[in-house]
Amino acid sequence: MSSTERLQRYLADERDGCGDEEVSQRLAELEEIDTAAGGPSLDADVGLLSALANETRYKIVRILHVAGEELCVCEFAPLLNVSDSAISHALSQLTDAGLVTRRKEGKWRKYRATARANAVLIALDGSREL
Amino acid sequence: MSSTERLQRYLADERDGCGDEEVSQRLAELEEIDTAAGGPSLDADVGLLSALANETRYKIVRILHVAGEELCVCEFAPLLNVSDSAISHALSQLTDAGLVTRRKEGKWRKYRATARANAVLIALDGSREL
DNA sequence: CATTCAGTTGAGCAATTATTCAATCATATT
DNA sequence: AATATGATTGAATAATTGCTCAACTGAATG
Repeated sequence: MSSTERLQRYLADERDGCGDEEVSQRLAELEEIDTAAGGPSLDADVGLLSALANETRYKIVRILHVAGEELCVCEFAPLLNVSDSAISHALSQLTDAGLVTRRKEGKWRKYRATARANAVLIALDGSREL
Repeated sequence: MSSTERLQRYLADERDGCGDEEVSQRLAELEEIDTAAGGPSLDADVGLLSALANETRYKIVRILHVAGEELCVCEFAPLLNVSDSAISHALSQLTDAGLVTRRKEGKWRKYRATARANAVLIALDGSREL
């Protein structure tokens, strides 16, 4: 079945006309919507969301957001019951996604939430009881 | 190794005092941050983010956001190259996560983005070039 | 310069996820 | 009632993910 036959029946149902013309017009509208929806930032956005979609990583970002300052890796460890290695993997993925930044200070590494991370968390908080 | 020994060395490095007292005070601060970070909405938030962290589902929500109106399942199909079944699974997960709402109209089902979905997408857009 | 410590990296494995196929439900039509 | 259509559901499977362990890097310190 062509992908548009069902759409054709739908439009015939909803609207009065059922001509091919109206179908292809609606299809063009949908393509336009799709193009506007799927820009080049789609992959990066899904990457960012994937980075946040895990309890360990989400907690790290939340902790940094609440702390409002940079924290040392050694300060996360007591709060997350996973291995140091898991924490390091999590921090790398968050860094790649643009959610945290890293800074060296002697033998310690300090991480901070980015403006983007804060913006997303604030949106989540603000929309919770909409 | 106790989880706090490294923290103790860190604090001794950063600050002047290195007493047990200062360590346990910082630990208490961190626990407080952790509590503030990890409220009951943590699971729901991770669920919401997981629902968005997939190209098919993200595109559906984006399309609904851009469209600004409810769309029929049959209108997604031409834009997403996955099976109808996959689209239906995606829509169910998005509904469970509170990102879209469903409405029956005859034999057609129409979906709409929720206010929360729109808020998150707007935050992503607005924070892109921070 | 050998050792220690903080953190990272990669391999491996268990658990989860994304998709499809087939069957089913629900609504409309004949 | 029987059939057709839109959509959903569940099972099966391939792909991805999250974690740990062990080995490693880089920086400080004896």
